[in-house]
Amino acid sequence: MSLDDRKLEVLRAIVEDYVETQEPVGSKALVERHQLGVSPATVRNDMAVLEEEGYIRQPHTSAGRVPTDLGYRLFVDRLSKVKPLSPAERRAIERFLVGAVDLDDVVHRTVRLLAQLTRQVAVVQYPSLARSSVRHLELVPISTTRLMLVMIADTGRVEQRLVELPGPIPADDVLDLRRKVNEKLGGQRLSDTPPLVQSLVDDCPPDRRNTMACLATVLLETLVERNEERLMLAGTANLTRGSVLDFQGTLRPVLEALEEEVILLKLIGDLEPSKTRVRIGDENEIDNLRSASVVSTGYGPGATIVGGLGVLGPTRMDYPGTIATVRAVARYVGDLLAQN
Amino acid sequence: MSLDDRKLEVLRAIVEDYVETQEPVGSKALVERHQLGVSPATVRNDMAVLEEEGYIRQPHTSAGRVPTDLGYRLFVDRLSKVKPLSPAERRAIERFLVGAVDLDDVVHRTVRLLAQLTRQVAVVQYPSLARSSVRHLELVPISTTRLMLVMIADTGRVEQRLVELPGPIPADDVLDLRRKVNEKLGGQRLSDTPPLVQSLVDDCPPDRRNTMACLATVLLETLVERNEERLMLAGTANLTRGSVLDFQGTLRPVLEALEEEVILLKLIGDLEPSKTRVRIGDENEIDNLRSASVVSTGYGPGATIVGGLGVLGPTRMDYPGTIATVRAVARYVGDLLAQN
DNA sequence: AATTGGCACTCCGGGCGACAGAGTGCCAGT
DNA sequence: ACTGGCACTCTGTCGCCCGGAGTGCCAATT
Repeated sequence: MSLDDRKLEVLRAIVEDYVETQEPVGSKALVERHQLGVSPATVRNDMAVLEEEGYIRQPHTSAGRVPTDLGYRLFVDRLSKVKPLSPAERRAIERFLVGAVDLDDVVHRTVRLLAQLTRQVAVVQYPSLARSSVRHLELVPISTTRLMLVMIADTGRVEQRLVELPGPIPADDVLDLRRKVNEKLGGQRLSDTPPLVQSLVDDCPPDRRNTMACLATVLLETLVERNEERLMLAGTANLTRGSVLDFQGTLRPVLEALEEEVILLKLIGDLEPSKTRVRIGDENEIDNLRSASVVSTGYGPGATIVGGLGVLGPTRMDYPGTIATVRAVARYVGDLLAQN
Repeated sequence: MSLDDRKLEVLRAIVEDYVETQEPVGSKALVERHQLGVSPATVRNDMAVLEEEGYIRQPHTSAGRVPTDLGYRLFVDRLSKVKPLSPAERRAIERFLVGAVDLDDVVHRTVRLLAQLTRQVAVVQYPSLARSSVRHLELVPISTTRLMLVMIADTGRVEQRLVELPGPIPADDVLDLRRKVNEKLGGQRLSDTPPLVQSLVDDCPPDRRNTMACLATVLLETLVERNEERLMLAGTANLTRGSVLDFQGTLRPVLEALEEEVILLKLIGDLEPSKTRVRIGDENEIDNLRSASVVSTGYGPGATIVGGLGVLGPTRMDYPGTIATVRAVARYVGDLLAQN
């Protein structure tokens, strides 16, 4: 049995009402609040079908209906049009992001903005090193046997690591090293660097081979091995809005999941095209987030994507509004990055 | 009326039992669990006095007694001996901190370690710039009119900022600039730099004055004005341990406070001598943290202090254990920093 | 065939009273 | 100064009842 238009309309009405009121919605209330043009009895029949198909369910006999994950999914895919942002929101975004002074600042402002606009938990991934290119490598002598390696990426990220050298090294050699690594690696995508780093060592005259090898090790660790994804979180207090019903009583598992960077990266760090992705309840495969939904998207200058951002909230969330906000913020951030 | 030894002993017993069981403690249970050598009736008399003096209170008539903030205060100040760490804990600390590879890593590991050991919310402040010295300033040309300023502090902190130049600048001039700023500022405490930066501009030949002025502006912003305190948080999920009674029902205000870096800095960033500081309930003047206690201390290489760290939990907390852990972790981190 | 009104049924949530248990305050006795 | 005893108070819980909301089903209508 396929779902005719009216049944879909009923589902939409249920989702909208439930998101707003947070209470199971019954047939009578539905026809009162929406112009469905039919009687409660008819709506009940439709509801029975929707329930059979798994889009809604009853918390208990003789309660109203509540959307299931599947119901939200259908709603998001077919029933919701993207809600245009209000001018006030646009202005807020611009005002918030203007004046950011470096990458940290951009990420910081962005994550707070997102949390504030969506009134949910916001996550912003720093531009991924895997998607960056080397802009410059700097070697700063700290002591005679120690160098500070500073890598500046085209995305604005700056990583630094200490290099312990096997022995003292004269200042001129440092300059030489710096020139060499920059010639070889400058402009290269980080993901392409490993063989280049190896060749740096191979091409090195034997007397300096040792030093270069040390440097190479740290270079590799910094550039690729150590999965240097970073991210920033804001708005955890928003988890406590809404009733205890969201998140089935305890925030515990959600807070725990939010502490695991790996988990968060999985959630927002999917490199897809510029599509916004919505994961509803069970769809994100983390047990702790069974009662949460995640709306995420990629961002970056122009059409390229350098990182992800998104928000996390109860499955009972205003999807159209959230999706619109997440998209808009991502676009603004992308523009901001393009300016640099 | 002053408190004799037995009354203090009763208070200690109440605190210890309440912390453990989380339930108001009555006179009968007290004499059973502790060897007080007197009868419940006597204890009741003592309790009446303690209540009159404001150290304990009854949630309602005919319930047991619960310590007040004042009671905890007395307990911390006079009744608790520092609990020595278990060997297992010492080992955990060492194992956790060994292998840290840069400052970020140290802070990251530390905050997670603290959260795990105390089972509370942990906060670690990055070494304060105000307490650092300049180790090196690096100028990296990004484009003809843009420089990346990288400041490396002796505490391991690395800050970077983009400098927009008034016009194109030849590579040699960059080298010259770098030499100048390093000569002038290298080794100086950041807090001493403002007049030096000013003199850099003043001493500059007029044709380069403009460029130097730009650089100086950013330098000042980076080094001092922009209060570049950073900190890291972990263990928020621990707030949900214990009953709903902690934090009087809602985590909301606590989570909100934890999002405000300014508030956290006030809590853990007091530069006192190497004393551990305990703020109980109302004592930390943030309304949102009325039902929370904070144990904090400073850390740094050797005897100097470069930053603060601490934990936040319900007033009903194991003070002796927490204090011991916070102190120990701070000392280990200090040692770690001293090695660099 | 789809829709509707009617009706019996189910279940939740709140209010009420009773009751056991824990804890106290007080007093008189040692 | 301490103790045992006793009456009192308050909480938390259990069972109970009841009103309300919402459903499912069925027969009637279009």
